[in-house]
Amino acid sequence: MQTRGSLTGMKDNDIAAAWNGLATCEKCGIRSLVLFADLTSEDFSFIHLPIEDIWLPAGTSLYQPGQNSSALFTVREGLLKLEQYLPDGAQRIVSLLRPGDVAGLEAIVAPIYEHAAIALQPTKVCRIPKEVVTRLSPKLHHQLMKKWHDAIQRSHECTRELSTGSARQRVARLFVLLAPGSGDLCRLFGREDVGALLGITTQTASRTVAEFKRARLVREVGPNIFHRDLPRLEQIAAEG
Amino acid sequence: MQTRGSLTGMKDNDIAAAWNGLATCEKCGIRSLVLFADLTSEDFSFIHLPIEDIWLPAGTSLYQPGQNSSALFTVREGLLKLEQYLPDGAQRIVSLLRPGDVAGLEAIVAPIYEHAAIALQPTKVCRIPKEVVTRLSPKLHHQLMKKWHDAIQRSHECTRELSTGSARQRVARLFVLLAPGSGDLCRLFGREDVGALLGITTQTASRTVAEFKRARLVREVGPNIFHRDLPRLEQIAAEG
DNA sequence: CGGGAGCTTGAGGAGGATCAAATCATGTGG
DNA sequence: CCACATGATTTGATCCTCCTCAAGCTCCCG
Repeated sequence: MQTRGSLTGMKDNDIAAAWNGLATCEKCGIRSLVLFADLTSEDFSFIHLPIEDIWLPAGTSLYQPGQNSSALFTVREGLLKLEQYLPDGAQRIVSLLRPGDVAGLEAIVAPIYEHAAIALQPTKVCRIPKEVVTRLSPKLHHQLMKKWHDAIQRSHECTRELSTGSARQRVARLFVLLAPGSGDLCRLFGREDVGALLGITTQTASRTVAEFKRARLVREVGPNIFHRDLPRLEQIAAEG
Repeated sequence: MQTRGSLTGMKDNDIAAAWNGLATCEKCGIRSLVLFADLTSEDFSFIHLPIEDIWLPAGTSLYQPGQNSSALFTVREGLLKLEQYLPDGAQRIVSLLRPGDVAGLEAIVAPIYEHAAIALQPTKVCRIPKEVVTRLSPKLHHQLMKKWHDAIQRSHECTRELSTGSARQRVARLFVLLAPGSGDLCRLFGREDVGALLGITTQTASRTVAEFKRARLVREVGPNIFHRDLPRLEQIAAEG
C-alpha cells in the first residue's frame, strides 16, 4: 500500500483558476443527459444563481473530502476519479465518473463532500449550486434518482470489473471500459492512478500495460493515447 | 475465480414462502431509520397497498437480477448481500446491506433488478410496493435521497475496506464492520461468501479466519458466532 | 450408516509485492 | 544551449502471499 507523493500540498481544490464562463443550460448540447433534462424554459427563469462552466486540466481537484459541499457538478467531457483514504493513509479510487455522471451528489444530503474528485483527463464540468437543486427539487426529482442510480452503477462497476481477478484481467477490463463508443482510441492516465483504481501496485500497473503494448493488445499513438485491439482485450477480460 | 455450486436451481426468488404478515408502519420500531420517517398519520391513510413483513432465513433470495422490479425492501434486521456476475460467470458481492438500508432502490428508475439480493444471516425486511413509493414520491423525496446516499456509501465501503490490501487486512476489516455496536459479538457467514465479498478464494478466506481463531483475534462461541478482539483487529485493519 | 455440503488443511507453483535501479520526459537556472 | 534536478515510467531480482489442486474433516440429514 503506497502513499501518494503528488498529492502533497494540494489539499485545497483548485477550481478557482479554471473558471470558464457562465453556462447557457437551455442550449446545452448534452441536455438530455443531464440533471435539467426535464425542465421547461419557464423553469430556467427560476434559476437565479450562476451555473458555471469549468475546465479542469488533468490532475486538478474539484473538491476535497471534508470540504463544505456547496455544489453539484455535471461531467460534460473527460473523466473524474472519486478517491477515498484507507486507515493507513493510502488512497483508493472508489469510482470513475464519465460524461453525463454527476460528482458531489452527496451535497444534497450531507454538509461536506466525502471524496476527493480529481480530473484524470482534461475534463469539463458544470457547477450547479446546491440551492438551485434545492429550489427545483420537485422538478428534478426523477432526474436526480437517475443520477443516484448511475452513481451506484459506476461504483459497482468498479468493484465488479476493476477490483476482481488477475492484474491482466483488470487492466484489460479498464481498457475496455475507457471511452466506449469512441472507436478504438482511448486516453489512459498515470500508472499510480491505474494502480489505485485496480487495487494493484504502480509497478504492476506499469508492467502490465507495458506487456500489453509488447503483445500489441494496445498501441501507444501519443502520450497516454492508446489504440486498442478490443476483441482480444475483451477475451482477456472474460477469461484469463 | 470460482463458480458457485450452491446457487444452482435457485434462480427464482423464494420470498413467497417467507411471508410473515402485514406491517403496521406507524408503529414501526425503527421508523426513524426508514423510508417513512417523515410521513404523518394522515399520509399513511393514502397507502392502500399492503406493506409486507418478510422473514428471510439465511440463504434466501429476495430477488434475482433481470426480474421485474415490483418493490423496495427495507432491511429491519440481519444482513443482505447484493451480488453481480462477472464476464466469466463467477460472482462478486458488490455491497452489503444492514438494518436501515434499502434493497432494490433501482426499482424506482429501472424496470428490472440489477443484483441478486440474498440473506447472509436470518433477515427481516419490509416489502414496499413500487406504487406506494411512486404515490408518496414528493413526501419521500428527502428520505429517498438519504437512502440512495446510504447505498453508495455501502458500495464504496466495500471497495475501500473489503477489496483493498492483504487477505489478512480484508478479513480483519470485515470483522470490524460486522454489526458494530452489538458489543464484541458478531455473526459471520459462509466462507464462499466471505471470499466473494473480499475478492479472495474460499480457501484463503477459510485459512485466514482459522488463523485468526488460532491467534485468538476471534473466538467462535457458536456456529459462525464470533467473539472479537476489536482493538487488535482494528490494528491489523489499519496496517499490516 | 452413508452421503453430501461446508470447512479446514497441505503441498506446490504462479503472480504480484517489495526493494532497487535505470531510463525517459520536463522544466529550471546557469 | 546545456547541466541538472525532479518526477513518472519501465525494468530487474527476490521474496512472499495467495491461488490451485487435492485430500481429510466435521456436521447434519435421510
